[in-house]
Amino acid sequence: MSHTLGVRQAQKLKTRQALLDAALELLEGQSLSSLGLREVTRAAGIAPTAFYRHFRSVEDLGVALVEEALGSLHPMIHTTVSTTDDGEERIARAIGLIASHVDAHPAHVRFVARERHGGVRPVREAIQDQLARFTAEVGQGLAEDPRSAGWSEDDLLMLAQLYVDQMLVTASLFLEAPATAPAERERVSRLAARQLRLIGIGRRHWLDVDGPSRAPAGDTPGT
Amino acid sequence: MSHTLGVRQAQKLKTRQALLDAALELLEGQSLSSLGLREVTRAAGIAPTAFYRHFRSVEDLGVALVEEALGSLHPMIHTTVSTTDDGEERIARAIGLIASHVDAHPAHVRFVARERHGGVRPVREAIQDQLARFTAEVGQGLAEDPRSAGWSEDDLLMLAQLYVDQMLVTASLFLEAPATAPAERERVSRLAARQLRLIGIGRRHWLDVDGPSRAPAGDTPGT
DNA sequence: CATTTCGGAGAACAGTTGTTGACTGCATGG
DNA sequence: CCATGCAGTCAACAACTGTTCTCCGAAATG
Repeated sequence: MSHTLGVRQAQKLKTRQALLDAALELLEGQSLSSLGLREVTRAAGIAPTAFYRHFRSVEDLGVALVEEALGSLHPMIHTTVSTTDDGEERIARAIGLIASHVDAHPAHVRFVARERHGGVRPVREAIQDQLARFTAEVGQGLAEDPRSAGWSEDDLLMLAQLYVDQMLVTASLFLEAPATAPAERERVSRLAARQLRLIGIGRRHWLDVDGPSRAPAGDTPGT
Repeated sequence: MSHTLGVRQAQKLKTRQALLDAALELLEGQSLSSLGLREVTRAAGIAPTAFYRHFRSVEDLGVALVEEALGSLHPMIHTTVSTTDDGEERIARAIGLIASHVDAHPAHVRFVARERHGGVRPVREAIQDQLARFTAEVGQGLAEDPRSAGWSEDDLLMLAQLYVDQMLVTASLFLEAPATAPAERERVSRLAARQLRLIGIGRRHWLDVDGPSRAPAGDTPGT
């Protein structure tokens, strides 16, 4: 398959990428809903009208950006969650992975964090879709872990969601820590590590029936 | 103090509030960075130029909105965190409080969620400031709890941050659940309750030295 | 080699934007 | 009661927006 992609289609992909790159750079200082079509084409070095050869609208470009930012992240998720490390080493590895990903693709991370609750519906939904996929994948990874014996599927998903949200919070913190301040980076790393550690402890004792307080699982007492 | 606020200043506050309200409504479908000055004045029913009598710019208005959305929330935080309930009841109460607040002020919640990572720097920073205050207050509340004996101040703050982030995640989930679907609301409530429960369990066992795994607190082993 | 396809450029369109200066009318304080 | 202060209006500005239609040149197809 794939006959080396003729000159014509190659050029098209190239300018399409130029549009995506230009948009991503412009989005570091504003939200997608204020990004103008002309603004993007100007930064990409093409005529405004040529934009329509690649995207129907800026919204459309935004959806494409979501795919670019999150689509390639799934394998990473899978390999991270399915390693059989001890808890403490897995935490360090996960945080290191987040940190290096933020370093490698800061604009992508910023875009996702910003538009996750942003003003453009289709983009918001595309992000939620990807995050839901992440949650499902993490949940599946957790299910394969022997430490999850006795867990209901619902509980696994709620833990997965906790992990995914925590991942985004941590990524966002790394983003705010300027590259010039490694001390700040360290502070964030240690904070995230302790939060993951606490969640891990909660996970380990989830099925306990502990001492003086009431039952940890099962139905709620009141209502 | 306060001599009933003369007719003139009362009118000024009234149109200022009209501007804030109009902006907040317009912001349900877009981000602040794309909100136009004329757009706001049009919706508020005043001339564009009158805007400058109240705010220097739309950014300025955004900062004012942050104060309106989060400023009045501090007492609620304090009373919630400092009740001496048992864990399970406290969880139910906290989630109920979040749900009813989202119901009462959906536009404010949406605004905060959207602009927390949004494209307008001063607004972003105003929100982060308020959230940092929340974290500090929750941390202080936790410190007064007898269950926090033996905790370092740093660890208390990391737990507080976990709670605050979790609060925002939950509020955002309630926001997405349409008012017409009470079943969805219930699902979110139960999800949030279990997540808080898990965090609570982690909190209870934070200082344990549990079984086969390595020390839960103290310095990190490697590096 | 002839024809078709198609990414891109250019000009033009009706609207909209933020900001200015000079103005009006009315509540305020002496 | 009169003079000042000030919220709000109005007209005008240059600049910018998204979208349309027409055209060009070169790659692709046969």
